[in-house]
Amino acid sequence: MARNKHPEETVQRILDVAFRLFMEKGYEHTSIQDMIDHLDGLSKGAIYHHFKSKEDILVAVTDKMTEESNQMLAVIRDRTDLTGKEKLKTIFKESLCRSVQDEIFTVAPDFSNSPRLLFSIFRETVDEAAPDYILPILKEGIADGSIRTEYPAELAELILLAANIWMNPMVFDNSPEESYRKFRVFAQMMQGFGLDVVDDEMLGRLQELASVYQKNK
Amino acid sequence: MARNKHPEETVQRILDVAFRLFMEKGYEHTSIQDMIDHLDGLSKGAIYHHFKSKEDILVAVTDKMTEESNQMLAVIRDRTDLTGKEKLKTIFKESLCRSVQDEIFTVAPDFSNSPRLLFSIFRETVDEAAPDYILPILKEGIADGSIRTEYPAELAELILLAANIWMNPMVFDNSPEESYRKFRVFAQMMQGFGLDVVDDEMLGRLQELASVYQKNK
DNA sequence: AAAATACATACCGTCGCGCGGTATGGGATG
DNA sequence: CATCCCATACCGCGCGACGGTATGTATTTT
Repeated sequence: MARNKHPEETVQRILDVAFRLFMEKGYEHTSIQDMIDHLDGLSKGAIYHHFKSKEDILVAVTDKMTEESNQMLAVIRDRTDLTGKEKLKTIFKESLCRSVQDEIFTVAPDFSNSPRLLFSIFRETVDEAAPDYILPILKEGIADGSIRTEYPAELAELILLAANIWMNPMVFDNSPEESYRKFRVFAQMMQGFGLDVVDDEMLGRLQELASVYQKNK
Repeated sequence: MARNKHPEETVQRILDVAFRLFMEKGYEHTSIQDMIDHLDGLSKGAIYHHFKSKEDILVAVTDKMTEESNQMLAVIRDRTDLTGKEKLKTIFKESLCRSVQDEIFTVAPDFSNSPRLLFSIFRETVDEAAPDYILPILKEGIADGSIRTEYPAELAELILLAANIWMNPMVFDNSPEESYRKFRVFAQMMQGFGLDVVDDEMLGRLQELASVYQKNK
């Protein structure tokens, strides 16, 4: 294939194919050759020109997966018209809305095939999302009196792990009923921390989300 | 090497070596050849005679890792002199005691190198331990009135994931202080579910455990 | 024109794993 | 007790695929 004047398009194509294959077959069961076969004449050398390793591709893929969500978190975090607790509530409401129409649900992903991919999300949640987005909000909530906790950093981790991993229908392929029950337990947990951030409208949306996902399977 | 009269000893030797290597270098960075090199003349064919794949060895290793712990859970589950809530409390107390002297802490394990190993523990927790041990206890607690929850299956999952994964110092290499704070948050979560199963004695033990682990690093 | 970049091609070492073969045990038979 | 027989513990070579690299070449940029 001839040299491309816009190499970032090539990078994008590689990432798109990698994302799809990782989702369909799992990271460990996707070979570089698999990607090449889906990249219409692109060669192994090309891939290794843009990425230094297969793992490097995984990192790029997960970054892309979370970047959109992280942007939303950043926007809410930086608003000045809400208390800490209200920000938390807004986040969970937004997450539910977005998930319904998320592209992620169109590829029938299966994390249970891909320990590496799950692990990558796992670490992103713990190392980036929790300290960068949830922790500042908890701290703000402590300052403005809307949240009370002694250990905000650990609480941020626990909340986000429960939300991003445990309640993630891609990780556990839950039935709609199961998702609903998990969300109720999650809501109860939050309430136990003095964070009543879940209302009936959100429960309704959840049921909608669960059934959409079920249809795509 | 001559034929062994007791092949289960050979299997045991393979599992011991595999366990050590998985812990030290991670599953994906341990090759069959690595195992052979540590098995004093045993051959590749021998390994594949006893195990049908490398992954099969991983499963056997994790089974062995959790078998001891699961036995303890079964004993407590089947006692008749305790209410459901008391059983839960006993479990957490026992876990802390055992961890201190656990062999696992003598090999400087690093789960962060081994997504496959972590994933294996993860699924064991969700698919086996939670429904087989914690769920019956929660149900019993509901029956005897010591526990109140609408969704015991989901609660069992959440509790055990928090305990086995999030608070596991092998997964997150926490400082003693971090472990302590996580445990406090965990205790608060449990209390939010009406499960006050943590007392001061356990907090003391936790600090002991954390410092032991730190020393071995 | 020179340098940098975007690819292609050919190749390397290692991996998981299967397979044909060998040696050794123990139960059945006499 | 001796012999036979076969299940099985084990050996070790080799296959195909894998992740990754070295080098060459064409095209763009400076």
